[in-house]
Amino acid sequence: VSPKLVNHQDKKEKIILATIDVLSEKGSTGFRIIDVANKLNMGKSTIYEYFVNKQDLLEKALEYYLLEIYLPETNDNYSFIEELNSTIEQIITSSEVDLKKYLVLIDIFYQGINGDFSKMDQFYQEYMSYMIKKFKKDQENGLVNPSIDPEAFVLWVGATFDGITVQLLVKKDLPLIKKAFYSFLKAIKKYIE
Amino acid sequence: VSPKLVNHQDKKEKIILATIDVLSEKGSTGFRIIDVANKLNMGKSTIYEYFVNKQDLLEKALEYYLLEIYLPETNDNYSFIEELNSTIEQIITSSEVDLKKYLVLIDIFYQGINGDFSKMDQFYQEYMSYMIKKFKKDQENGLVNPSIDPEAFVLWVGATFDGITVQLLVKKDLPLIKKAFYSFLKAIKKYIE
Amino acid sequence: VSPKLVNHQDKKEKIILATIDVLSEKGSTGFRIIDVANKLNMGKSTIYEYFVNKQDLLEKALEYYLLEIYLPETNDNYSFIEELNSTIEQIITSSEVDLKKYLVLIDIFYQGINGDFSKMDQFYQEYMSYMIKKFKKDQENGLVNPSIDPEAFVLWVGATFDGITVQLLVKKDLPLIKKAFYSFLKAIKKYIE
Amino acid sequence: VSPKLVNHQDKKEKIILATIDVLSEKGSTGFRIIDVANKLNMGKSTIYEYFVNKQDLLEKALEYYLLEIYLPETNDNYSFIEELNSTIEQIITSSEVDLKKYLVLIDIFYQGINGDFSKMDQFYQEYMSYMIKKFKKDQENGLVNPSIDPEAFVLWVGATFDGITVQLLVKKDLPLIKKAFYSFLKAIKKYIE
DNA sequence: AATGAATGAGCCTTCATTCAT
DNA sequence: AATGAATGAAGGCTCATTCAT
Repeated sequence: VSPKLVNHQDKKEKIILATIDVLSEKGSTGFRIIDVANKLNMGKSTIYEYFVNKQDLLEKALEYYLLEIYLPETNDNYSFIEELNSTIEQIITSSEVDLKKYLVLIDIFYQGINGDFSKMDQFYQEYMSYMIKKFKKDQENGLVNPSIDPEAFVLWVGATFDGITVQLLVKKDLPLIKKAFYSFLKAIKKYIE
Repeated sequence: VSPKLVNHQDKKEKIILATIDVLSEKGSTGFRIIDVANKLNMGKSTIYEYFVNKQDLLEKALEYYLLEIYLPETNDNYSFIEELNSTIEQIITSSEVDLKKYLVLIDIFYQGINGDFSKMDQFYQEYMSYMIKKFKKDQENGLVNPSIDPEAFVLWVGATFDGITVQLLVKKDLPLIKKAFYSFLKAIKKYIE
Repeated sequence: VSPKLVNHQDKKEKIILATIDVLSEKGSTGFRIIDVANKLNMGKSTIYEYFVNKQDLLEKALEYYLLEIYLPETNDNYSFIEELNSTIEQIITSSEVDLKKYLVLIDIFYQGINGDFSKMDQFYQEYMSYMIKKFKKDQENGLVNPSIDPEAFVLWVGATFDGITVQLLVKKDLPLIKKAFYSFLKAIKKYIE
Repeated sequence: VSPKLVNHQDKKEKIILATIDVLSEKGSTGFRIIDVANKLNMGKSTIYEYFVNKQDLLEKALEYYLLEIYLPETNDNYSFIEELNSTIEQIITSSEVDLKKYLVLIDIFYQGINGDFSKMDQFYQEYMSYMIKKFKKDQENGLVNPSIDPEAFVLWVGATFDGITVQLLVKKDLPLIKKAFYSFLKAIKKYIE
């Protein structure tokens, strides 16, 4: 790999990070190429050296976001409930700045549902599979109630996560969100034991 | 003596319904006044006789949607868990066409979070209050566990609803969604008893 | 003349007066048919019963303005200088409301020069002829210096009137305008004696 | 390394000159961005690279016009009457093409009076101050009658200039306008001696 | 005669994208 | 590789005008 290529990759990443910034500020509706360029003090035509068009830039940025920023590192040693706990802790302790970053999630859903970000489904699927597998292992290990349907259970638990995260973005009432998360956890624990 | 008279309110409603149609097809990003006009076989300037501008039309349409289409009729005789049941039943038995309508919800969230539909918060708040009050009454009547914090509980339950509905729109796997809803209901029941 | 026709004429006049009102408020650039209709609490299509189109309405209104409101009654008994005096007196003693009316003059010039009000030239010509004839009579009567070229003199005197009137509309410094008029009159008197 | 470089100021000036051209042909009412673009064989969006909007372009053009084209260079060595002479000479010897340019003056007045060109007042004021100062100096030097009120006098003399210029635009009778100017000059000279 | 209702024509403005340097 | 400069395409909105009642 030549140093030029590394630079190229670096620049691409910088543009993507600026794109995520703009998305979290203006959303994908208000998103403009020029805003990204301005944020990086570069001409907007330069962006076209790295991405074929706006759609391409958005897709790459959302993909990057999911991989690098949003998706928690998976940990095979954790049980299902431990992983939930860890994720919740991570969300709850987010700083103001990090919270703003979650706004991009809305755009991911929005673009995904409208068919403009086809990878969303794939990512979501992968994460679900991971959690389902984990839950099944817990069932095998006798940690959780074996009569629970893993697919159905993981789906609504994931949905609750999405829903509460959105609430976190709408209201900024962090204490209430915390209590909601704990109430949710308690219900889960009671259900799966 | 009297010129052509049209029921102003009726026409407004027709335009709003067409707007909701367009929103469910293209989302608010791709929304164009001309699409609404075409759908109604009218000139686009006619729209401006009934709404001051695009923003106004969108707001009025989303508001109408929430009031008339989405919000289930509240029923004071229902207990909290009965109301949940009823709402779920309503969602699950939706036809394909009705499902498409739920896509507008995404736009409502999207616009709401981005501050372009300020009424969303108000609607959400009202609905939450209604459910919280109901839950408290159930607590007083000894139907549900009195140690549960109503605000926190209702928040995450509502979030789960939002999340599952989104999943319904993304995957079209209705049987799975049904199972998820039932799994969710079971967990709730176990938690609140 | 049937009573109907009289009513028709009355209404036409009402529309014209409203038009002049709107012109004095918004100028001809900002002039809209709807403003006239609103001022009279009538539908805008009604105006098309009395005038073939916007251009027609404007022309008729400007013509009316010149004939009824702006042009001072001519008085054959007055000498040239007496007529000047009288006109100045009339302008200077105008109330605030009357002053606003003079703003229409700007539109008359504007439309006239741009060829959209062809009658302006004719009116101007007539007034000039009247003043030139008067000046010549004064010369014959030995009241004023016979070596002065009447056409040239009347042209610039008229121009001065126009110019000062415009100044009156721009600055609202009536005392200064008064002094200017008197200074102008003194110069005229000295010149023609 | 360096992309196409255009002198930004030069281009801006070219656009302004084309704007003045269009204004002298159509007036500000009929003024359209596309006319300017066509005259320069450029796309209309290019204009927006140099001016924020139509209003901005108009303002800048009128300002440029006053500064570069209309306002005569002031000359401190000239007496008041010499300056008048010089200005008149300049107007009278204007070619057909130059005359057309004066049509923009009408728009300046029109826009100024309607409050759409606020700089007009400032320009007018400055020019008046300059002439008043000059006149006062002449009074101190014993060249002109010291009993004349400079403010009042300069106001009506300026107004006469404006008025005659307008006449020059309406009638194209240059010989008559010349005679009018000379008649005016004679009157001034007699008055101030 | 009066006017609600509808609309086509037209202009302003934005923005993604291309191109020449 | 980087980017000033240019622009086509598209959509929002206004307003004069027409038409049916």
